[in-house]
Amino acid sequence: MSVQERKERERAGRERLIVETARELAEQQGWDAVTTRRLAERIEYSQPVLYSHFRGKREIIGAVALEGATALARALRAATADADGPSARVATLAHAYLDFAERHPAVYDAMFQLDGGLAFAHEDTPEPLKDGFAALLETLSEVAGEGVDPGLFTEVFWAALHGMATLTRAGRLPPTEAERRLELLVNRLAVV
Amino acid sequence: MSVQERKERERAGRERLIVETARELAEQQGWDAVTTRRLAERIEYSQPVLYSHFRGKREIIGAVALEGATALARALRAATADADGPSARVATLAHAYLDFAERHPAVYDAMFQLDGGLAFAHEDTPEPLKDGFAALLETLSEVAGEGVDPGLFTEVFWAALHGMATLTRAGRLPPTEAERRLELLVNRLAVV
DNA sequence: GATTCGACCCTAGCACCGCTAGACAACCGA
DNA sequence: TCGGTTGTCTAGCGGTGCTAGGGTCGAATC
Repeated sequence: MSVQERKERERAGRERLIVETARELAEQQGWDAVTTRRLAERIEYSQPVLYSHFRGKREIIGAVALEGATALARALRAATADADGPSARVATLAHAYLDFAERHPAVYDAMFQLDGGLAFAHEDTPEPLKDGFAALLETLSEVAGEGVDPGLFTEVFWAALHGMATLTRAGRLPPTEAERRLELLVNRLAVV
Repeated sequence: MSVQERKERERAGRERLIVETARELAEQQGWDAVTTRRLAERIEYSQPVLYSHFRGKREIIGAVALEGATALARALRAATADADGPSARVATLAHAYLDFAERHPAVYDAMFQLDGGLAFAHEDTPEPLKDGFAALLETLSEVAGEGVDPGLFTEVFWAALHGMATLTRAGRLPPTEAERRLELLVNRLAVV
């Protein structure tokens, strides 16, 4: 059985290589540059190899998105860990979220802008996505306020962050006032 | 000069036809279905004709976006016109915005999701886009609150609406609770 | 009214895209 | 050593956005 195990190991390694390479290429040159031909060339295999791991380009994007969701959740928890008090935690959380979107635009796009064929808000939502939402929920449920469903509050807060992230990056909002916008959002939405 | 004028009229008419057809096609079958070939076939001209009006597909999307911005501004103003009091106006505005995004997803995408090659938040921002923002500003500046820049407040409110619109349509937020989310957002953000 | 000329549009084709069929080679188990 | 499976590659399909170049038709001129 050792032979088969080795093959599976190699396969898994190559799959990670594909996803990692796709992410790198997207971060360097944008998702438009991530074509199956270029991706295949970078991993030093032919195109059809990609299709033995993923159904198509969409699934590759989805894999990057899942990886990104895990990273986002980790970043959010790391940021809020050493903040004292609910108020500071929320502000830090919001900062960390927008930071992530700004620093990893390609990954953020894979998660929320592009079609990665992922299910959301269903029972069959992949675990990393649920965990990303959970990371938001942990901090935000502290400041949802009386009689307000923490889940609902998190959704609203998240939507606002997402809107700011995307509109800013698309050049729809001037980046200069990002700090003040964030402050206003947190002050108004969070009940401390 | 009459000949030349007639030609210009015909040209302008054909340009409107292109934009209108692109929008219809996008609304019917999504933007993926809007290819230069299909578009050319629908307007009963050959592909290169498109390029005598627009630099490329991106500019056609941009034209749909501009048309959409005008329509959105009109919709927002019409909705808020017969609402009594700042509070009701804000709620109505928010409803109208999300309604527009839901009823005209293709146009909304052209404006805010796709690359239409349009400038935003600059001096050279096209007039319809500025007017769309102005339509939001008119109602929202009433509820910005003391010492808060109305423009900044509008940006934050808009971002939240945009986030809710896109996340809902992308299946990231369950549409069932949209009403309650909107209520929460308005109650928290607007100062009455 | 004939002729010249220029504006306009179409055919054909470029390079690239995502994806796949089928040939071929390499490796495993007997 | 050999048969068969497994895996990879070459080649190509239909599609994309976009463009070069030829041909046609109508307008302006003689």
